[in-house]
Amino acid sequence: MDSNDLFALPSDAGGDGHLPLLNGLNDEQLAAATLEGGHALILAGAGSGKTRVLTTRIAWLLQTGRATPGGILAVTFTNKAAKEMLTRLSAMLPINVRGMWIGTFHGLCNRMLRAHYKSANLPQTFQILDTQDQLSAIKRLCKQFQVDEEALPPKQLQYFISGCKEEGLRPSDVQARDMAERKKVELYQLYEDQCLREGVVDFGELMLRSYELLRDNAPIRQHYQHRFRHMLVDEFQDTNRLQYLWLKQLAGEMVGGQFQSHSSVIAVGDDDQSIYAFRGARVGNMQDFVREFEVRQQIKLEQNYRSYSNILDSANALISHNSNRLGKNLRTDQGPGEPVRVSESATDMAEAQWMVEEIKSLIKSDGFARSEIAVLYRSNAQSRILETSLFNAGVPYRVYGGLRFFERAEIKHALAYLRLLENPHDDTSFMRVVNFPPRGIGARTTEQLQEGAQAAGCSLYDAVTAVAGKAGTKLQSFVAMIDVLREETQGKTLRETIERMLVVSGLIEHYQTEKEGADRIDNLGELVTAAESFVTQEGFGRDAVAIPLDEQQAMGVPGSGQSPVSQGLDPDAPLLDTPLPDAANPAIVNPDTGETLSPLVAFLTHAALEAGDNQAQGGQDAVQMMTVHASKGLEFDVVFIGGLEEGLFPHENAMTDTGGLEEERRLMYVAITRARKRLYLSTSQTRMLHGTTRYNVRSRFLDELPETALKWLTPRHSGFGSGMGSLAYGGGGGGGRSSGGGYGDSAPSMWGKTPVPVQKAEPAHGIKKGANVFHNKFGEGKVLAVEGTGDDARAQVNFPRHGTKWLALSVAKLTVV
DNA sequence: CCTCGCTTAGTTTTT
DNA sequence: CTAAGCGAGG
Repeated sequence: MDSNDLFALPSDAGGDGHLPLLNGLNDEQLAAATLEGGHALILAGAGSGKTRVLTTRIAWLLQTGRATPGGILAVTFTNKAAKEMLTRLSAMLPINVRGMWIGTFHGLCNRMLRAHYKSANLPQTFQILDTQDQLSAIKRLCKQFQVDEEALPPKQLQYFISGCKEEGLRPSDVQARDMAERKKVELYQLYEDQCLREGVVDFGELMLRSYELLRDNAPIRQHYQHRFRHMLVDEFQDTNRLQYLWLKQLAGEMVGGQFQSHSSVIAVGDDDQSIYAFRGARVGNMQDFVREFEVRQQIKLEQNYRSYSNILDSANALISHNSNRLGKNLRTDQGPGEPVRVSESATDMAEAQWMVEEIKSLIKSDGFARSEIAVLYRSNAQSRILETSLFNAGVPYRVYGGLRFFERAEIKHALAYLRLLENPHDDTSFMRVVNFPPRGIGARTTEQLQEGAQAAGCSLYDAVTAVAGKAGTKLQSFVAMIDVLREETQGKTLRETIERMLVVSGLIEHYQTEKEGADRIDNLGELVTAAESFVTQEGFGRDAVAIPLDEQQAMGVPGSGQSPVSQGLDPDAPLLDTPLPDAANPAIVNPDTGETLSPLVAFLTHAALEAGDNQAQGGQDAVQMMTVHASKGLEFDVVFIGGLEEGLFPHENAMTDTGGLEEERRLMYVAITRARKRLYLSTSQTRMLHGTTRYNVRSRFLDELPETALKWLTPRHSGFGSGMGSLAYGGGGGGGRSSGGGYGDSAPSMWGKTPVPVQKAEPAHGIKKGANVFHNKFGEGKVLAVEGTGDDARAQVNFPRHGTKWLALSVAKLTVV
């Protein structure tokens, strides 16, 4: 379908055809940014300027008076994406973005639930459980109800509960087919009761409760339906069932089997970049959206502004092997660029070493910044060997994907104390710190306490008074400590509260005496800093400080006040819950309700919803290392993709579930399209996995790339293991050696020659079948077989102590005995 | 309460 | 192989 046929470019009804903010957009982008009338699906390929279109559209809506800030809802998956949108938007328009609902699904749900906590049947200060907290809550529950952890691991129950919520299912909605299932549903219900009692919600609950609020409360639903005339959804292919249903509630009503909508939903996504099916994402939402919303406008953004065509051709060719696509082909005006370089190594060690050498030369000879070089891999385990090599070579690197700031143990402890100040019934927090730092409250005491709490149907905190004896005394002093802290921090600033808590709780003292506590104390100091900037700076202010109505109108653009779709914010709306002023703490006002919220609650919410950056060390210019998943949305001048082997990429575990291979291929597609200028693909014949050397067949993905776009740095084999007739993946056969086209020139001289049939090569290494050899690590062994030439040569050796191993002779030092 | 040693698992991950 | 989690023992 050609978008240009479907859409005339804006015929300039409002005289807005020449707005400066629309300058530089291509036809498709312009059409997408200025869509009018109804819902639309935008298929935005990688590097096609998706974020630009989204932000330009918002700016255009505002500037032309088609919408006021309060009438816009834009939802993303990550805080990073939301932030980026806000940043770009403020750069485009001199507007105050506070009134707009721009954020993550969970952030917006939180916002809605805070505004309607009564209607949603939640305490005003409800706290959010992150994944860790949820698991410990479930463990506690399982212990309490004596669930056999062998039969039902808490992790599995957590998975079950989250899965149900993502589908929009309450315990009563789940159809249990067998006993085991019924047990899970029962526990799901008990978990729900527990959360409600404690005044906490998990991530799934945030979404589900917000959805139910809209579904079951007509005035609130209609209020938001009227308000949000313009909705934009980013990364639509990653939405799950519940998120789709949530959007549908906001967008319109079912009237007599017909979906009626007065708003415009613009869904932006790329089915080829759907890589989160494993966690509940439903690409099918795209098709459902088109059908149920009766989408008549579809635009494809296929012009890529990122990569050269050799890279794009590779991506296009690869993804064409998937069926079930909406269909899309990236193109560029940038010319072919350099060929995609492909390298095969004998071992993972050699692969890492090769990458390091290449990286060093990229920096030295080609002048690339280290931060513009990324190494991508399928699984985290692959990073280690590369880290070692980079470290030894003295190349600075940065690994993404570790623990995030708010997930660190010491931070979680500190937050638990803070949560108890706001909500003493938060048993998860209570359990976390009741004996941390150690204060002589052991397992037996807490067990007793839990029994007491269960019997009385109250929180652990309230059950403390019931416990007698010495244990009771210790518990009571803990509770007293919390109470005193709460008392004395009333009316104090957030910073003062946290600093006081750190001392009173004994956390600081504890970490001072601990041998590796210095870092932790630094982190706790950073927590104070984070809180400080949260209160003073944009972080909190942007999200929760009220904007006077007149300011809203002022920051809109000419005409916005009179705009027919002007909804503005309506603090007087009767459906909103009544304000509860908090006199003690500096007022922080919910922009939607005018309610005040204590800075502490707001900060705790922030901590739960935004776990912080998940990168190790920031700062200096470093080579970037991350999983392919983590690379989504990023781009680099140079990209290395390592471990292109069957079983690793595509990953063997992914092959069992239906559609698994296609998702792996999309993952590879994402990886390839991260590269701007140069792309390196690498495969290794052997890899250490779980302590043993594994033999791998080259990834089928390499065979799915167009020969003309590639340059093999090492000879291309017809498929590894073909000499043994066993492991070869069937695709390679005629795939062609690249000997002719002048490729292979940078390979060691040995490889320039016509390939020699495997077994007949004269072994330069002098290792023959039957020989006894010595290996530094494995000792003496007997050679069972030899194959390959040059750096590919390998021998199968039986070591009495370590079993039979395949060793690459270019790497393993074997001496004939 | 802490530490040592054993067992066990070992894709991808945001909120 | 290696990291994490758990149980027993000091």
